[in-house]
Amino acid sequence: MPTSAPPSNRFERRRAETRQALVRAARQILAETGDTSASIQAIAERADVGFGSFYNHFESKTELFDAAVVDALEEFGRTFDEHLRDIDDPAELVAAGFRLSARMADSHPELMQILRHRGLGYLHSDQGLAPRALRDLETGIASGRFTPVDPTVALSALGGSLLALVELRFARPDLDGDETAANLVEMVLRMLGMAPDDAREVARRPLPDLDREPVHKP
Amino acid sequence: MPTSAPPSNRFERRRAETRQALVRAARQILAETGDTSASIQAIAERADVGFGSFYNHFESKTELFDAAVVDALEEFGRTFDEHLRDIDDPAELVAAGFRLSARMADSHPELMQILRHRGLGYLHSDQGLAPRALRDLETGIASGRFTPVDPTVALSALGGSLLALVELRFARPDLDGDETAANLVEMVLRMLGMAPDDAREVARRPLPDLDREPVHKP
DNA sequence: ATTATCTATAGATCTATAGATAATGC
DNA sequence: ATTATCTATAGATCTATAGATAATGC
Repeated sequence: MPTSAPPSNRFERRRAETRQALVRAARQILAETGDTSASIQAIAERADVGFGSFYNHFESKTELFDAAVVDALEEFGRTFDEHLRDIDDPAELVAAGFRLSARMADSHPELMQILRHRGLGYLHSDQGLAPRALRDLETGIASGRFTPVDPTVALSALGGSLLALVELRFARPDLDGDETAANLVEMVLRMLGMAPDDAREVARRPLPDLDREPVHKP
Repeated sequence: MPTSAPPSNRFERRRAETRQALVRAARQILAETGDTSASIQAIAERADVGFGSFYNHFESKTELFDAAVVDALEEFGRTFDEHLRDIDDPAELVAAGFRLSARMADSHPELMQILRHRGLGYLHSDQGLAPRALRDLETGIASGRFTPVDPTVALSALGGSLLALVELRFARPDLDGDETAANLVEMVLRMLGMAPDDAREVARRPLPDLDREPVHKP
């Protein structure tokens, strides 16, 4: 089931393509410079779209860049769903999420740069990872895997730590990414109340093969 | 001992004032909008400084805004030094730092908004809190108060959590700030390897009176 | 016939600089 | 005499729109 109804006719498809081209250009710019000062003209050129077309889809640059961040967050969430579908243990879900994010800094740099620059404002958004993380937190608390904590505060701590990990991956590409991620995960799991030995073990469990294309459910 | 030599004559003082007026204006803008698209003209006007003067001090807007962030980080660091001077226990230092930051969201909103918008890129900077936090981490590890952790990773986790706390303070002013901060501190101290009971106790110790003007050393 | 895209452009805004003015040092 | 500030402005750039063109629906 696709997120929204697919365009019914060629007209709408064409329109959607133009819009998507603008969003893609905005994503690139966000990832490269992190700021939004590029002119609408430059954005349209990069999207290979007529200048005036911009106004058929967005009223302002702010609106476009917001759409670009949401687009990136949705892709991020989808990637998680695809790769972590088979994991049940909430602790392992948190662990795999952090470790996957560290790897995505290499495999999906544009996406992760956007997260790096804009993620903080979306920590409690209902797009992206926040709802998934909240769900895993609550499952883990209910099952006794995690200590009872205020879910809002815990979500902040998890999100902030994740962003800091992404930042670190980009600022210090010389560090071993997997090792760094595992170390951070160990700390994060202790933060959620797990015993040190437990945290250490879960942080280093074999990961599902993240390179392989995900298998779609029948 | 002042950070840098005070301006020797009226000329230099006047020059420094103009520069500082520009930095102050940039700080306000950063805090209000978080972006840097304001025109140089608008910045100069807000600083109540002739338009052309801008170019006597900065070559570009980027340079000005960078200086503004550094200025804010230095003020943040100074506030910490003043208020937390009497604390020795590294765990209590971390705790007080987080709790102080949460309060500063109310008492120093401009400063903390800048941190919120720009802090992530300075988590490992040698300005601001990073060097102080690193020192406390290493003291704590050496004394056995904290579990041995990779200081770089731990600094990321601490910094990211702190930023998330600041973000939460602004995004959810309805929450009890002190309570939220204490909850987060408890989690953070567990993350550093402290026993849950210990973490809980330290997170709720009485704070030094943060409202009082700090006493300067004789 | 309808609708999105594209091109061209008017008007506004912005940057960077030149030259005049004011303040201070020596 | 020196140096920073301020005012004025040229030239570049940007935004938003109007009108022409092209593609599709019915």
